Amino acid sequence: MFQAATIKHIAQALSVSPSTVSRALRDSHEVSIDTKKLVLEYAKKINYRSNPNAQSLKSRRSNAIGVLVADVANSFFSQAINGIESVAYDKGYHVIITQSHDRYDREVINMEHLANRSVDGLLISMSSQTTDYNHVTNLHQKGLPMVFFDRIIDEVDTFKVTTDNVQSAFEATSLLLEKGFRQIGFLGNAPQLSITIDRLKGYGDALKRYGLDPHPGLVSYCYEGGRNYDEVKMAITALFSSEPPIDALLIGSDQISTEAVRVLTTFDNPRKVTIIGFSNSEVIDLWSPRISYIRQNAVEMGKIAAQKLIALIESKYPVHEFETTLVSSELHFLNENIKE
Amino acid sequence: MFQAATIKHIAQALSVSPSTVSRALRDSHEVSIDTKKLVLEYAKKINYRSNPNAQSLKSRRSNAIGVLVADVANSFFSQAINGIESVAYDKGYHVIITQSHDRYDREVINMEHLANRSVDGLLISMSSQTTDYNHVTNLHQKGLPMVFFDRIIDEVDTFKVTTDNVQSAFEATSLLLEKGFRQIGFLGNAPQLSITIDRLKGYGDALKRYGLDPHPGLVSYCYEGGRNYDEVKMAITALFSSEPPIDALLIGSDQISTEAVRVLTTFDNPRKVTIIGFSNSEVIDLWSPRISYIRQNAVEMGKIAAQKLIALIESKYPVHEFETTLVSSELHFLNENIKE
DNA sequence: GTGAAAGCGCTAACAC
DNA sequence: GTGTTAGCGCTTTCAC
Repeated sequence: MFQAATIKHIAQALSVSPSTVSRALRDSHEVSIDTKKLVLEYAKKINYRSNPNAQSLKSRRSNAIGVLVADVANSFFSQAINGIESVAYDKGYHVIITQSHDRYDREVINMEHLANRSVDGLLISMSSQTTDYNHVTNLHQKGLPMVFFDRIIDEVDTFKVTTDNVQSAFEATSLLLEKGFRQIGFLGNAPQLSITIDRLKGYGDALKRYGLDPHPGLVSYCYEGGRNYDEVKMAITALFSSEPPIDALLIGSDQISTEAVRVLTTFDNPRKVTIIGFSNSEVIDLWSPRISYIRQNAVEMGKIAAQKLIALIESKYPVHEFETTLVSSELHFLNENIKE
Repeated sequence: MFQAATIKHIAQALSVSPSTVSRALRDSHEVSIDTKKLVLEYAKKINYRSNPNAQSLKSRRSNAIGVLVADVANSFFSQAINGIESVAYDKGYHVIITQSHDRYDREVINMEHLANRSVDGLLISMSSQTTDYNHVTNLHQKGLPMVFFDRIIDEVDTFKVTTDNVQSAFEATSLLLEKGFRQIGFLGNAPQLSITIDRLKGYGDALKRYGLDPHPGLVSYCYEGGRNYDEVKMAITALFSSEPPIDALLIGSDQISTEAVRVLTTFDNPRKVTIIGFSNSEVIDLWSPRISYIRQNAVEMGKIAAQKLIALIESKYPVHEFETTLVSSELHFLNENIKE
């Protein structure tokens, strides 16, 4: 089946050596123009494609990068993947996507799977259920290039790309305060995630700036990333039992924003709450009730992360200087309240 | 960087030959229990992982399957990918995802890229802008296993998996007729796509069964797959200019359903139209206006397609008997009209 | 400017 | 039961 043309075939047909063909194909300067032309033409004619496995074996590189995300069905991630793909594609890399579904065990297995020299580097966004980072640090110590995006961790010293989460949450909370809201709740993803920590910090900073004390009863988490309705419902129920009742809510994740709106539309105890949620939904403009939202520049994050990773992979010398790139987000505020 | 352990290292450390190690690792019966145990233990200790590139080069297989879809951000496809992944994963295959963004040129390039022995087989859903199938038939003739799903084509004889589109559209249209609607429009994806042809057929069949003639003025297409608002707006405008005006609309694609609702919410000329759209949106329950919808079993389609492909790849003998699997869909009808 | 030969890591005849 | 050898397709010294 599928007998692909090889360098040997070309060499034989043209009565030259395989090495000459190889050189011609790679446009080496030490091969005559004529031979080069001959080889290139024939290669094109028989539709020759070099065997990437052989190349990888030789070069010890695969020209593929692995991506670890929670879920491709999540708008934020699918947009980030678009960004990653566009860059990778231009630079001649394949993209291998794996999903953790926010589970620690899947994350570990996928990472092992990818790492085992079938990829040249990894683009990682941590699962919300991961609290132990040995699988990551081990691979990093072994020299596998990796770049973190969105859900980054401190445990590994490398390039990181994320939204300016502190600032974004600060601005959103400040806006709510400006509009007169005072009992502002925070509903976050798993508490150890960078996005939760940073967004909570921005939220707290804004409150403090208004002389308010971030009240623990106003903060709630979704440990499973808001993947199921019940988890989000419980978290929201907890928030709604605050006294005095919350009048506004900042939601710190895409998935949770969606699920929260779903919960609120069917809530038993009707209450008026203004929501700002992080969300990259492509159809958030069609939602009812509509909510205000913070939209991250997912495509740009994906692009930057891929660029950093490829730079790392192709760097001739070990890189020791790393920076964390903060990508700005957009706050879309709707001047209406939500009533459920 | 990243010096992985090889069979040679193990052989040296244990003073046996590489072939013995290889055999032990593959649990060959022609190696003694003791040696096997020794090798396996040491391999585990040094965290040995076989080099897939070397294996691929040798076996001429990559243990990877390529997926070609229009867009991972499309709910239908991301769900199908979940199905594909779960099966592939269980059977030890990597999944390499590429997106055509519904463009012919991207489809051709991606396919070439993947085909070039870096994957063992292809799962394909055609781009809406593709009308020439040479790139596909060429690869198929060369023996590359492929399975089509969702947007299938007649030009290649292989396994295909798709929703029972004729039946789904027939049922949806019949329901509209039953409810008393008579001026039912059809808004489809590109006209050459299998999903458009089949859904249009189901639509027409239902009309005929009610003694109605499918009127050409009631049918409109989105040649670019509904990827931009203007395209959908134009198609809808065309439909709305029918005389007498349409009172219901069947929409034949996920993307177009979304964009159509967006168009209708901002339409100048208010008109009452009941919509049933194919849609796998995870948040369609949050939309306003809400529409009735047909939800395909995308996960199941992905699973079946992956199973068929892997069976094809691993088949010892050439397969000549192919079937097209039809997966059923769910019709969710809302008893309310849409007014924009 | 071109060719011969070795080797990337692994597997599979073919010895013994 | 184990070792030797050759080779998958490609690149890259090292000769000439």
